[in-house]
Amino acid sequence: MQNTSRRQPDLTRQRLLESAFEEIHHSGFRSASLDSILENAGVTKGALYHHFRNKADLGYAVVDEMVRPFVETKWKATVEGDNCIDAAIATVRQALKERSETALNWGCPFNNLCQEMSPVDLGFRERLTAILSEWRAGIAQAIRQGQQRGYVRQDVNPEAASTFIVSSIEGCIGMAKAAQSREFLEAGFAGLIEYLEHMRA
Amino acid sequence: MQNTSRRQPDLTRQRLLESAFEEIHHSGFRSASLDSILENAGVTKGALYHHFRNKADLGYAVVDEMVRPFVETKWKATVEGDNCIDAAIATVRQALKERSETALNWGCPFNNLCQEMSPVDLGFRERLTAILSEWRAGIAQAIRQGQQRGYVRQDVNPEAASTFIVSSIEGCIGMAKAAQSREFLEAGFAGLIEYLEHMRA
DNA sequence: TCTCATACATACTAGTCGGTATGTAGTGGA
DNA sequence: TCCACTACATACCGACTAGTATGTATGAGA
Repeated sequence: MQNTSRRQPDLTRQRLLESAFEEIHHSGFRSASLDSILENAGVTKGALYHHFRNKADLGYAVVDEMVRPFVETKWKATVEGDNCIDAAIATVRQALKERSETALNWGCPFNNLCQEMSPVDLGFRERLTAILSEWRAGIAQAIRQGQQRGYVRQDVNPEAASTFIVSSIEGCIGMAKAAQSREFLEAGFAGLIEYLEHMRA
Repeated sequence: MQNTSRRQPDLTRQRLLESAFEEIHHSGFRSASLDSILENAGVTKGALYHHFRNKADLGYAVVDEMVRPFVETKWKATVEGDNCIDAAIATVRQALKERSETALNWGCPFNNLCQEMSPVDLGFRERLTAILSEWRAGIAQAIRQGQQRGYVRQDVNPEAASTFIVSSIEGCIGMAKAAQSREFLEAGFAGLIEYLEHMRA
């Protein structure tokens, strides 16, 4: 409303979330420095602890408000198409083109947090597994629909296939990050596309 | 030789490596506490800095002397069998049975380090990508041999397939860790076996 | 215009981190 | 038996960490 105002709590909170998202993406949650987050957000510690109870609370908010939408936008469009296999293959090809050097280097923010925090913090685990479950269920549903419509093989197990697809996507991105190599990502995704083609009726 | 001796530098070093491996497996490298490693190893800081220059040097030694053999023993036996597809499937099934709760919870030590350290530390990256390359090359070679012997389809691209297999193995283990769920691992590995079966001539 | 909760900024604290300086006991060779 | 080097143990250090205590300026409502 009034952007002449010097006090914009919503904007301050958003800046904190974005700065935290980036810092966590680059350094992981535990190695993320609050001082560094504050510096990049251009606010001070007082602002941080006004909006969030502690570091974990900030991390949870990042998962809820940044990571979750990030993941959902990736797969929701794919699943809602006419032919989910066509859409999935197109998405994989698109991801390969779009994926910038920085994204290739720093990996998937969702998977990074899964690997680091799921085993050691219940709050993260609950939030991350919820995102994961929705993702898996969305793909499984799309596969079932494809089987009803006849373009997906009937002997494909939707639960196993969706789990494998999600796992291998994250696996490919993660290993490409490890190797810091676009060729690795291309090779992995080529294998994934092979698998997706193999699902056709 | 003389185990009555109170000074056993090789044993001390080995204890440090084992304790560090476990601590890193559980907490990641950056969150691994040297004090905690020392306590579990039953030695003091003087011993640590006598055997290793710094924390990174200890981490590198863990990769070279603990993680590398760990990874190699997993795939070398598989690749050397008569029929690599049969062997791979058997290995996956075996891994599913053997994988203890702790291993399921803490994930793959190799992948954990890849995800955490490859993007941020050259020393780790070089060592980890070397292990990854060997793994990939080993599987690719086995696939080529399978094609020569006629039990692997000719239209399979060994590079793409080996990359995808490695990536999806780590992806499945990683996502199962995230979900802290054996069912997840079973579903993912079922998808992987499907893919492996699909490679048969 | 006054009030008061909100929205910060600043300064500080206790604890942990990796790393070092120093001392000393064990031990193989001369 | 003595020396010199190895293999530690102990005590300590500065840097950095998340978190807190306190002060204050803003701005909406009465």
